[in-house]
Amino acid sequence: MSDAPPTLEGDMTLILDPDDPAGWREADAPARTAAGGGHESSDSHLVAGLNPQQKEAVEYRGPALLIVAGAGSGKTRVLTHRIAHLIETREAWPSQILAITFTNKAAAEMRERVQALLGDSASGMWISTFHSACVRILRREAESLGLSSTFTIYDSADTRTVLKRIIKELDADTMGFTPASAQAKISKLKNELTDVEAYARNANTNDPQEVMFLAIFREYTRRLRAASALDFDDLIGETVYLFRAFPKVAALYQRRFRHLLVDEYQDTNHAQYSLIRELTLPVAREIVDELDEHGVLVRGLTDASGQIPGASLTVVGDSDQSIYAFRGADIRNISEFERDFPGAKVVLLEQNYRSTQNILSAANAVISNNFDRKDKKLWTADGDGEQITGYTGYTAHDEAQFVVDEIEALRRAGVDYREMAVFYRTNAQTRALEEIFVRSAVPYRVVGGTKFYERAEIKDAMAYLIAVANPLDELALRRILNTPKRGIGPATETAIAQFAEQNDISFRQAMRSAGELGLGPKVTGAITALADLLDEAALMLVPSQAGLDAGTNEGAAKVSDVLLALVEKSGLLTTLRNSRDPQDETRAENVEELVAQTRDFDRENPGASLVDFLTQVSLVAAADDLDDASGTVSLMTLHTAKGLEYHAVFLTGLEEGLLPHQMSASEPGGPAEERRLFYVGITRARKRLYLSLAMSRAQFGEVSVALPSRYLQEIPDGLIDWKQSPGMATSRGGTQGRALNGRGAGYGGARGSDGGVWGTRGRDLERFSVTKNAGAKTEWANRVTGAVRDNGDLALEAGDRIRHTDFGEGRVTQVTGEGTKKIAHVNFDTAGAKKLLIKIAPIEKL
DNA sequence: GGCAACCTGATTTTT
DNA sequence: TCAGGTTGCC
Repeated sequence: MSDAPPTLEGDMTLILDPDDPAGWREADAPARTAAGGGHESSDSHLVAGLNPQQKEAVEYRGPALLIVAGAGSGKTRVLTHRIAHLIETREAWPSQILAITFTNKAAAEMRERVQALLGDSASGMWISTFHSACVRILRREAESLGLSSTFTIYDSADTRTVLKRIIKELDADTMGFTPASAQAKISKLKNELTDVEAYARNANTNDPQEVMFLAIFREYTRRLRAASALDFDDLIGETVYLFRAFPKVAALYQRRFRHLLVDEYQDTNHAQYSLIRELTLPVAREIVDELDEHGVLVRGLTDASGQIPGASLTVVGDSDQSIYAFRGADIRNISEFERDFPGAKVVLLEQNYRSTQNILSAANAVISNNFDRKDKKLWTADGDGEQITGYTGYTAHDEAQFVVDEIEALRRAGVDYREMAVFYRTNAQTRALEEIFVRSAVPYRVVGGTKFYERAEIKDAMAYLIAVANPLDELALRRILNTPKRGIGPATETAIAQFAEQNDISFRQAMRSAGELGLGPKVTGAITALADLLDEAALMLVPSQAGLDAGTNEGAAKVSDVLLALVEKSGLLTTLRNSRDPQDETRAENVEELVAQTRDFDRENPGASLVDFLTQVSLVAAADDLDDASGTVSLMTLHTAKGLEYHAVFLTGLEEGLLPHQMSASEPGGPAEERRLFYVGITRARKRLYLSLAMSRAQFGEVSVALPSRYLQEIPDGLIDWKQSPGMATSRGGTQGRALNGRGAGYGGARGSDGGVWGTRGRDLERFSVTKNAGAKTEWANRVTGAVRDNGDLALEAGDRIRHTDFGEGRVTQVTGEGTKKIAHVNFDTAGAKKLLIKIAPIEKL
């Protein structure tokens, strides 16, 4: 890390930066700070239609504002209107606004909405996530930190790989260290802004565990630095460090951003909190003078004492929706806001514009069980709406079938698929759901989960790009060294790494010296060829002379050109195409899809660099790839669901051990956080809410019995209409239930009494009496997997009678679709109308 | 160095 | 259940 303070010359780029708007330079126009601005348009369209609290939140002016926004209370509306209001009243230039959101999708939406309110004058605002904003700052100021401005961003998988190697080399696994445990601990420390040196100062050197951890932490830090790489947590931490170590750099941003707005404030961690504090600090008079001398614009921003006052801060949040404590989020950031920022104004938004009163009453009832919270009750003027629907399945598949049946019923009633979502606690729960969705031919989409960019072949292709953008990145180089196979094995890899270490050169440079390693000619040739390929690709990115003169990227190859050249010349694509492994066909298609994505990127971001592309990819969030336009049902975790809303919401897997998750039981505050998670899920629903669980669930190949989630009992009886309550599900079967569960303790017994919703309320057990008996149990699991089944070209047409293993007999009314996607519309005698994917449905023609 | 067969151990949520 | 690691053979 460089100790030299940054020069103001370098800082000038901040002003001349092409993506800084014209408005930025006009900052020396007459002051339009809070004191000066007139509110000539206070009853403008920007506050019309807002309730009194929302209006107050839009119009309040002062150093600090906390908007406590209950779920569905219109906080995005308030935030966007507040930003628009600041700009329209000429109290701020767009460039003086920094708005932080949780996901890129939320940022994009906020930008769009502000733009819709203001038109063109909205450009130049920074609306982004914490991570994106920090990357932007860090790339600009990389030099101060001794980093390359093309630094790589390591995701958790990358971090894990590095730690795995370190742990192996240090033999730390014998002491019980795993990559995951070390990663969690390092992340936690970084979120607290504790770097290696700070940790070393307080470490107990008598504790061998701690000594070993310190060694791991130190080596990890060293390697990232050598590779010019930062992990997710560094992005925030290093920015805070940058501001603290280089006050003049900090001053540039403090001066620039006059209004900071932070969404989802309850989920900020200590590092993010510190970043906000740094950005809202006043700029001291001495620095103001110095900035002024260097031509950095300060006029109009100083107060009577010659200081530039701290930026005004607006935070929006809801402590009841704090669900990221496991990631270091500190609820105190919001609960102690008023103490942190004395004189802060607090506005409470309780009126809900999203859900029916029944849904809100359930949410209120559940969350009121968390003690130690400010009482807050959501209400709506829109009426009770329908009852909540409850269902207890015998297995996860039963539960999934219920979900799909209800989805189909909603669809028939005119609700679009895209207006429905299914939530669950853990990603593993998608399996059973997906099987039933596929079988029933209901279009769905899993949001998040195993992401495109996490696929091995995509990471391989990306590693080529990274190796070109950041030649110091050893991790990327080692990943592609023998991918595709070039005969460079682990022994050779280690030899190169050691050579680099001994000669204090980078891995990439060591590759250039392959001839000195005493390797065979074939291996040496392969290494040199790879190095050549990477060099060539790097050359493609250098702008032509004309471009250089104009200070543009003109003449430089596009990202897609470079990627295509890399995957073709390296043999990555051809190897996949020629492979006899059938899965490689899909992998080749994925790589081609990546090339297509870079083409889109090039088209949508003319002039953007390779590093821009890599940054964008590194920072995509699960929710970002939500495509509103697709007509599919969305499946996602409860965490991903935060901030979204749907006409109909299905909360599945409401069982002890799953929600609350067993892992949370031992954590302080765990069960309360799980309750908030449930609360978040409930409040996503506008009109219809479905709560479901399964009596037994397969885990690790074993079937285990489940108890209903404790949170279900916190919802008042009258609000839920149980199609099949937990009590009903057990009472069905003395012997049967027991056999089903495999293990003794029945559920009704564990529950105690038979009363209330847990008791029997007969209805709708038909379906189960047909198919559910102890003997059929094992068969059921196999049948449902469907993977082995292939009806191929079973010819069906309207009028045919068929038998389905679950639904019994029925008559085909219509056949739609082509080839493998052929769908039979069937009217079952007892189970009603269903749509089935012919190829895999468990059906036979009669 | 590559590959197939076996074994084991893990499973929360994510920018 | 399954992905990832290890072992042993070519």
